[in-house]
Amino acid sequence: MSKIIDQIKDVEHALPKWRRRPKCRPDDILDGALKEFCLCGYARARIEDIANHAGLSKGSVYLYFDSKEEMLKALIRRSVTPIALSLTEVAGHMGEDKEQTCAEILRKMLKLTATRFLDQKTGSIPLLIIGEAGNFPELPEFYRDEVIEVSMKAIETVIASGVKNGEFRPINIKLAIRSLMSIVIMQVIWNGVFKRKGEATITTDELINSHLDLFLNGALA
Amino acid sequence: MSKIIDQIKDVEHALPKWRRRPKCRPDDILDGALKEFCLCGYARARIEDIANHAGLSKGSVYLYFDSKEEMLKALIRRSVTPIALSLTEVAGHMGEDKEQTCAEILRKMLKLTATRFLDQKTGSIPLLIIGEAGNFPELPEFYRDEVIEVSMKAIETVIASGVKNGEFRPINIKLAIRSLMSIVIMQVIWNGVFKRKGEATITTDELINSHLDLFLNGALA
DNA sequence: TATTAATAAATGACTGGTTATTTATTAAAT
DNA sequence: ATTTAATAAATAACCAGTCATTTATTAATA
Repeated sequence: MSKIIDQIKDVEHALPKWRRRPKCRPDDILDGALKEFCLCGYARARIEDIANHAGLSKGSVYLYFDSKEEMLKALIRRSVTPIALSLTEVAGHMGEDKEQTCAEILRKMLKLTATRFLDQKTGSIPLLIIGEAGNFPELPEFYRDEVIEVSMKAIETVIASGVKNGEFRPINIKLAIRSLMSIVIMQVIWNGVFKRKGEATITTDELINSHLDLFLNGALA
Repeated sequence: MSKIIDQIKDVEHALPKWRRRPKCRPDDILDGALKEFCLCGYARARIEDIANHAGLSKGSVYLYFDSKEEMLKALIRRSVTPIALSLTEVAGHMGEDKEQTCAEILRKMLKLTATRFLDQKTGSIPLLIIGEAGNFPELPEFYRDEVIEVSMKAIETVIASGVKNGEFRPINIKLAIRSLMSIVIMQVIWNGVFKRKGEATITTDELINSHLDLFLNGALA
């Protein structure tokens, strides 16, 4: 008996009860939060489980975030910044290569957006927002300002210039943007909600190329 | 003082504490549930509030539904039935009018679907499913079988016959369906999540006509 | 028709479990 | 020795689901 106790004491002595991890915390916690939020939804996700993902106890989470709600907001904010950045970057590069058709720029933008959202991590953010829109109306509000409006503006510029230079016929630009972008949303929802596991995934390239082909050339013979 | 008490007693005597409403209950309760689920999400919605919407007390709800989860499932089931019915009906009528182009049949189907989902009540069902997919994987499963697969099959038939008779060029039908239907999902999410109140709503006709115009004729000049 | 018994509908106080957040305390690091 | 990071345990609120009780309605009986 005393042998066993000694062993336990040894182990206790060997492994410190916890270690200090000063740099990383908030980001690790958000990773855990994303996992749990996606798995059970915001309301059912337990702080303790989130904490465990990051190798912490429940209480420690509160050293980094004031509340569960703040965690959700921080999570959204973190995912938004790189998207907004990369889109404005593409918009900035537009017009550099005079040879490039507007159609090709659109393809580039669509693929960029699709790639971002159809990778599992970013793609679950819109789903989260959709699910929590009722409880936290600031989330869609914020997302719309920071992501949707920005991307729509960027695409609008491209389509408008295509219409002006005669590459596109005179279409309703606002509506065309919707028709163009809708495929990304559809696919995010398909992959995240309806796709059965094991079922073959349509590749982003296939999807976007087909959609753009239809968008540009139409289905009529 | 006694006057007031008398008045209260009168009122108490005049109005029975509750009334019997034998026929309607389950459906009224589901209406309340839909309202509350949309407002706060499934997890936060309180049975008591749902009951109050239907003019009942919490306990009475359990005379009609075994649990909160059963309510959610019943709600989804109720919304699914009429959709499946109307779609199979349209599919059944197909080919009656030989003069009708496939494009026009597609327009009719898209408008039917869009109208159903863009009326507030039905439109919130997919949003609910998206939000609760993590907790209740049976919901998307069920919805996919009963609504999505059925509608896709119906549309597939039309497009395929259009390709066969030369009205459409040889396109990838599975992908074309996605491109075609995506606009409805996009709009459901836009209206239910991102649209600011007071903001002008795009009419279903505008949306579908524009989308079909692009789908059929393309954007190129 | 009036009275009374039986049944159906509805209630609301209560229980038990769950979990976000707070606090007192302990251990690591410097 | 002091500061910082972390913990574990306590607190407090919340809410689904139960159940003993009450009230309305209906039917049977006199």
